[in-house]
Amino acid sequence: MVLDNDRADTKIVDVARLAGCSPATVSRVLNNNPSVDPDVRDRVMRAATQLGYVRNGSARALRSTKSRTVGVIIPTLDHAIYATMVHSLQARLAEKDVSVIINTSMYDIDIEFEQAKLLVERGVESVVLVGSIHRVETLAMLEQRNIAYVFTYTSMTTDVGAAVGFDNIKAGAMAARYLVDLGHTRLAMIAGITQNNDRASARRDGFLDELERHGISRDNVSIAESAYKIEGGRDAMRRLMTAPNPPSAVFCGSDIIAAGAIKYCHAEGIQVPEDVSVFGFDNLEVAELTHPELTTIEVPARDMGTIAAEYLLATPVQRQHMRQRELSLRLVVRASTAPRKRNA
Amino acid sequence: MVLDNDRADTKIVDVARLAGCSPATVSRVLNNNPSVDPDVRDRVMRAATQLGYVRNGSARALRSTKSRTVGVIIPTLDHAIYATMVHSLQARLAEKDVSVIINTSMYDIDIEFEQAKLLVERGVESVVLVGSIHRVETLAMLEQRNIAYVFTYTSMTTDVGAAVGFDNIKAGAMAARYLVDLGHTRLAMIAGITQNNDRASARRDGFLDELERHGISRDNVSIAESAYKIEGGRDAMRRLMTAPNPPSAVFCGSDIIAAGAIKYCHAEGIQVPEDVSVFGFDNLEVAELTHPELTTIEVPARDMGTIAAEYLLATPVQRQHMRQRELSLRLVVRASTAPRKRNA
DNA sequence: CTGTTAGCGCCTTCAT
DNA sequence: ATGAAGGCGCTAACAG
Repeated sequence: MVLDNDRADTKIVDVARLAGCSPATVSRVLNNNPSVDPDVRDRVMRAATQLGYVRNGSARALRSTKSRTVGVIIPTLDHAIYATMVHSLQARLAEKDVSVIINTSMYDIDIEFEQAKLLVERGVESVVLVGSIHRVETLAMLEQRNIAYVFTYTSMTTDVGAAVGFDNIKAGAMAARYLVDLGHTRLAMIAGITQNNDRASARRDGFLDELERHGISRDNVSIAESAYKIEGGRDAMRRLMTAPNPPSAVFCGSDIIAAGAIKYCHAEGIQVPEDVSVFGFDNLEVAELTHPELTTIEVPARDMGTIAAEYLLATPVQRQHMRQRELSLRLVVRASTAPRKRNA
Repeated sequence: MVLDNDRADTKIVDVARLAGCSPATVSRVLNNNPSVDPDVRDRVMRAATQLGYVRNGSARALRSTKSRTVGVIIPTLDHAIYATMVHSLQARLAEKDVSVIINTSMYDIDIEFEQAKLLVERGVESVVLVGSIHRVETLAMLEQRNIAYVFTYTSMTTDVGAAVGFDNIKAGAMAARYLVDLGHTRLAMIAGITQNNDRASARRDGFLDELERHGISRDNVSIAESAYKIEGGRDAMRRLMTAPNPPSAVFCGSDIIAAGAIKYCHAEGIQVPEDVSVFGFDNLEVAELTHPELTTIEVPARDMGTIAAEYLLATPVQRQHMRQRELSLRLVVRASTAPRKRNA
């Protein structure tokens, strides 16, 4: 059977023929090379449209070593904090006709390495990564091939990479300070999963360090870990609250976890914030849906995506001035935290 | 400055040289062509690893017309229902080394068309779309280039495409029936934005049609529209509840909207479900965070992604049997709906 | 300003 | 089972 492919495989020569010029000229027009006579340019454009010509990206990439494609490897798309970042990243890059290949690593740096290899094979010009913990092979491979990379959700980077994010240690400290200022002395944290997650562990460390600065030994601070799910937060909160000396304030590694923690309290008749203050992280949409609404720290997910995009869009020289971008964190005070009660 | 690019631009000839065979043989090994002597295959593999060889996807795609890349165009990644679908789609495809290029259209089919063009340029082998309303040019272009496409979140497709999803009309009807069975007669809906959104409008139509079947004229059913945001749901609910004859039950086009609606009720001292029943849609994580928890319909986002992936991974012949996949919808009854009160 | 020429790295007949 | 040769569609010199 013969398919009607006439217009489907139009190539540059076809356009050239119709426009009455050489393929090279067509190429120039298509690439906005200014040194083309306006009339010719016009004829070429017309011919291209008429034939429904679409450039062959593979051939272009092969010849020019420019793929106009970037790769992103995030832990998961199932968490709004990452989905939002990718959303704004993609939106900005699309304006410049740069495509985004997305990969999820499930917080596993070995999987991340595999995906990075695939991205290299696809010829991406740069890669967006989350956090600053990666297999050395991953970064070595990218550096070797001269593929730019940017870390996000962190402000730490390498000699050759860049970072767009915030300081997770400060974030943890910010939460600690706020809770301490409220008079709390019996504190705990539900930290997310800290293994292979430098953001989660930095938040924990920042929290603990700041507490120590206020005279609260880390030995007296219970740390629970939990998946970034409501269920996980609920279970972790149960562990914390049924232990011998339950906390009067809990810092959660994510609003989702905090939402679960609050749910547990509801079920058990524990009053938030009267009996226990719950502090979240991320300032997701859910932070306004819990009862009471969550006090939290806003993570600039959208900005990170946009700014990372700007970095990737910049020329190598411009990038020099954009290699570290620490975004500020905003404390969002709502109703899930309150001063420590007398003898609480 | 000379960079250490020695190992970075290894190509097939280099591997061939080291393995002591021809480039053609290396290519065969790399493509799992069985007709290669095991010893040679072994030498080639070793050489490739040693040199850190990575295939050049562009050259491969150019020569073989197979890019092992698919495109996805969703309205937004900022809504969990789409992010989750993409997540599972990507996860399944990654297992087969197929890359996913993601694009967001902001519910605009003109933007969608632009992005589809870019995807064609990138050489994607297939495209995943949301809903069944698209510009004719979009589908024509894909068909002409023999690029397979799949609609998701709908069960309607075209002659040449495929669909993995559910029947939005049935979904609306399901909600209507449930509410009517509860005795409600004064109903309303917050429909999301229905323009260019066949899923939202089908849900609305299914809802209204089913109500008429139960003797409730659509003229008596208020329909508000709202963005898929808490804020939007709240505002729409205000409009509905402050109108002359407020409803005793409201079907919302999304759990997010429903969450906003409930928030409005809280603020106004309206009891849910005593004063008004609120019915959501999607069964997102937030459905368990509202007070009361949401009665809703579960949308199989994860399954859609996985099944769409299977379709794309299938051969053209296998696909014949997979062209329409209607997934069932699950009614999730929680506490935000209740029987109509006497004289309510 | 425009055309000609020569590959980019790979896969794929076609031989052997 | 393997090698040699040609070309996928395009852009980048280099001429003119």
